[in-house]
Amino acid sequence: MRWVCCLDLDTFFVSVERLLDPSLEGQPVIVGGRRGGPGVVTACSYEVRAHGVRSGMSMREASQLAPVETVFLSGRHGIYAPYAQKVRAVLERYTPVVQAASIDEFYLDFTGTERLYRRPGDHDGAATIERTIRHMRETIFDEVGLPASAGVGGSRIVAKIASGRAKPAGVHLVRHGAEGAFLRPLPVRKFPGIGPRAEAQMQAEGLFTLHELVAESTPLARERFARTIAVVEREMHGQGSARFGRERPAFREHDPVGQRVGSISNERTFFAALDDEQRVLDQLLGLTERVCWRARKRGLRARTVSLKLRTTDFHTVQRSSTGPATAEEKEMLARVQSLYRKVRARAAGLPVRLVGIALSNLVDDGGQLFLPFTQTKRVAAAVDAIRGKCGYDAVRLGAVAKKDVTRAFE
DNA sequence: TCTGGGGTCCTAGGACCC
DNA sequence: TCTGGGGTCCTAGGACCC
Repeated sequence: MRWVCCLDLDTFFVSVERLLDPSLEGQPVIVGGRRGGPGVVTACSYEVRAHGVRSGMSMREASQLAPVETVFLSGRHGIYAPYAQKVRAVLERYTPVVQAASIDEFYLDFTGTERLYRRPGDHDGAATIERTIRHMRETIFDEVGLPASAGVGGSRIVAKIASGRAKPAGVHLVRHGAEGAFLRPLPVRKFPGIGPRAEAQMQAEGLFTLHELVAESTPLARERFARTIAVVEREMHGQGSARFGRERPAFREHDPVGQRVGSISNERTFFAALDDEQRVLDQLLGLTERVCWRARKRGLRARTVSLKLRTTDFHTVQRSSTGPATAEEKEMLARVQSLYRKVRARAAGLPVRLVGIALSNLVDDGGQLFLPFTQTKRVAAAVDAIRGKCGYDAVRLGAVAKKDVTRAFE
């Protein structure tokens, strides 16, 4: 019998903040920024959810819904990951097959473990598995102090959906053979892979539940959503995938040198859109510097660099170029500047709302020593060394501070 | 729904090679 | 010189997830 568990840490960032400041316990808390400020809600406690606040909601809207006593926190980078790692260590005591899907979400394979503890009468092992997972959830709370919910089923997707049903601080198990009954009444949006776009299209066809999607689609709609319908039907018949593929590298416990990550990107949205070309170029320099540094830190170089630009009308243009692998700002910036000319030719005139730089097609540095032959490289090596010790913001390149892109690397 | 920031994955067309 | 098909890489855009 296949048994997959999806374990989700409840309101993760809020829960960690509460561990660090117990006076927040029981208080309405929003992590994401100050009241009325820019940005969106990253995480929020159940006390504010009761008032309609949701993660992803703009801070402005959340500020209106949240009660006056709500505590707003900006969120502190880097303090959360160690707690996720402690949780992982607990999970690995229960089963060797643990995969992080994000900072606060794990998949575990319990297949076969029920045989170790099964008692008479528990034919499919479900009761044993459920007892084990309840125990695991309590251990996480006792040892790390974080509340978690767990969904259990025969496939990853069923386990994932069940974990939503288990919240807060519960366990929900879907027995083998019960998948159809579990899934049919759910709104289509609950199914992973059906986002706001697909949901709207389905609703326009009068399809609101998963049952309606698979059983009441017109031939045209069936064709349109064919892929999704096929996946949903497989899950309903208990034929969903329980395969544990490659773990997403970004969430691996260790990020060893040379480990291939899919891409490295940084972007910035301006709340007052930029209409000054020079200021856009300044931002591109800053972002290029940042992604190159992140790549070097991981011992990676990129063959592809992409530039994304969004104007105030929300039109987004993206251009990319592929060439020899590099992680050096000077080489990268030359490519970024030529991409910028291409983008500008497409989206001219309107003020700029967002710019971003992404590196992809990443290749291992081959353990090459970075030999600082030239003056430029010696400066770069020194900058990297300081950042390695003190963090990225400890150093800024002179030209960024002076707003002079063309002289950045002289 | 008036929209951050970091990612992944999919599709589709074109270039190029064999 | 023309024709074909398959494989692979690159590019652009979009949907989705946390």
